[in-house]
Amino acid sequence: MPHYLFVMFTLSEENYLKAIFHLEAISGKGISTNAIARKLDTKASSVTDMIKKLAEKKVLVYKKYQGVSLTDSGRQIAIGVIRKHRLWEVFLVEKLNFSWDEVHDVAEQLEHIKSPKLINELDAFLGFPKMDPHGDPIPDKNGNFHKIEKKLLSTLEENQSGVCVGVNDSSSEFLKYLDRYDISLGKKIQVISKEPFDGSITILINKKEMSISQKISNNIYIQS
Amino acid sequence: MPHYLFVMFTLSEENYLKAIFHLEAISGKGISTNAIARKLDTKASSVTDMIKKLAEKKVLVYKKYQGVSLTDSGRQIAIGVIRKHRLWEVFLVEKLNFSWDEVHDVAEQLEHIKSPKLINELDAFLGFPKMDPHGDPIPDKNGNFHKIEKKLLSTLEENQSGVCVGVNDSSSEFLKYLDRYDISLGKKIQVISKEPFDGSITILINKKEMSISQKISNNIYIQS
DNA sequence: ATAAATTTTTAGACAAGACTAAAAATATTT
DNA sequence: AAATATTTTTAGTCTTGTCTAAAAATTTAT
Repeated sequence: MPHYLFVMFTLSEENYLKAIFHLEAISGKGISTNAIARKLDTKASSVTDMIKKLAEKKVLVYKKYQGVSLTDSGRQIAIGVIRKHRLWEVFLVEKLNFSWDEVHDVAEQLEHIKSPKLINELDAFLGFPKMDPHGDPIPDKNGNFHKIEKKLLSTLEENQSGVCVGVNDSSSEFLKYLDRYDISLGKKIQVISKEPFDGSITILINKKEMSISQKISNNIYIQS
Repeated sequence: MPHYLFVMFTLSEENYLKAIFHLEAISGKGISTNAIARKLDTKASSVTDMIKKLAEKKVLVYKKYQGVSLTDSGRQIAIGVIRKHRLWEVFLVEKLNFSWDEVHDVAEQLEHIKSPKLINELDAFLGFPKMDPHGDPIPDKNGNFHKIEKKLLSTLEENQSGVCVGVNDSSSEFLKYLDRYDISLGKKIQVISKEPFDGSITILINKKEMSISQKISNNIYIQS
């Protein structure tokens, strides 16, 4: 087996790799020092130090003043951390009665536990889930993401329906709103009518009709 | 609520408190610097540094050259870590197909996850187990240990029987021996005959008879 | 195209937690 | 009760990951 598989990464290093992975997913290549600092709530100078170290470990490519991009092995490590994070979130919600807005902090800790057996057994125990409680895809053991065709609830036409598979905004406030109205993953939602004036829509969920604003429907993902 | 409940402890500090707790359980009060260093596989000078810090945080009492002993709050923290360690071990063995000798390293990591809700929900999910896979008692939410009357298998007379509730020796070799002969927690064991010459005994387990040496029977705990 | 603003890097410092080597205190022998 | 051995502490160093302040590079504006 190639040697690099045995290089260990610290908690901090893993967090940097994960942050850079997420930033690349949004803004393409060449992630800036400042963007990483903002994401990790740290200082740009600390980021410079860390990316130099990570570049030496060959998990990212770095040229002074040019930002960074992950190498394949860096990406695999980031995906591994994300896999752990999301599997633990499923565990917390499905087995330990956590609500959507309570899982994140604990999953941030659990994602750094090092044991391949642990995570693969957990995966099996949970029935190989394809997405986490926020609807984000869970990469499989080999780091492959299962593509989900999801669209925003706001894009549905009248009388169309689908299943809630995720959220766009993961803020605590929004998740609490969803809890309050019992909108959760897997719930069937049908659009009854759309109001052109303010973009609000009336939906059928939990056998009851309710009206939601465009801001809400723009933050809920639906799979038809 | 009193302020000291919110003092946070690092991974290292927690490991020191746990080690000292275990040492106090064996050798009473006044745990020596060297004993701690041996237990944690570190140097005596490092221990001195750390116990000074812990004494400042009021979790142990330290006088130069006199060793240390835990305060009540230090003991509570140690018990909390032990509770987490043992509950995770139960989870790993019962839900994730870990064997006795595989759990320790992973539980050493999991025991430092900080979330009261996590551990109390895990406790409930596992059905409030009273002991871990090695037969050691799991303290409850308030830090109280449930006393178990356990005796060594070697102390049973002919025709007496009991349930396996733990082991004395937790070495990997011994646990593998137990796995090989399918001797595990909760198994009923009946003593068929005892051999005075070498102390070996014949037992009935898993509906089969087998002979085990005194060394083995001295390392298995039984509850009648 | 030069000035101003922003971003990034460097230099130096600090806290946590560990280490080595040597000094100080305590224990054990003789 | 000295002498010797052991344990414990101190002093100083190192690494990791962070920080501040200032210098260097790049980008934006005039």
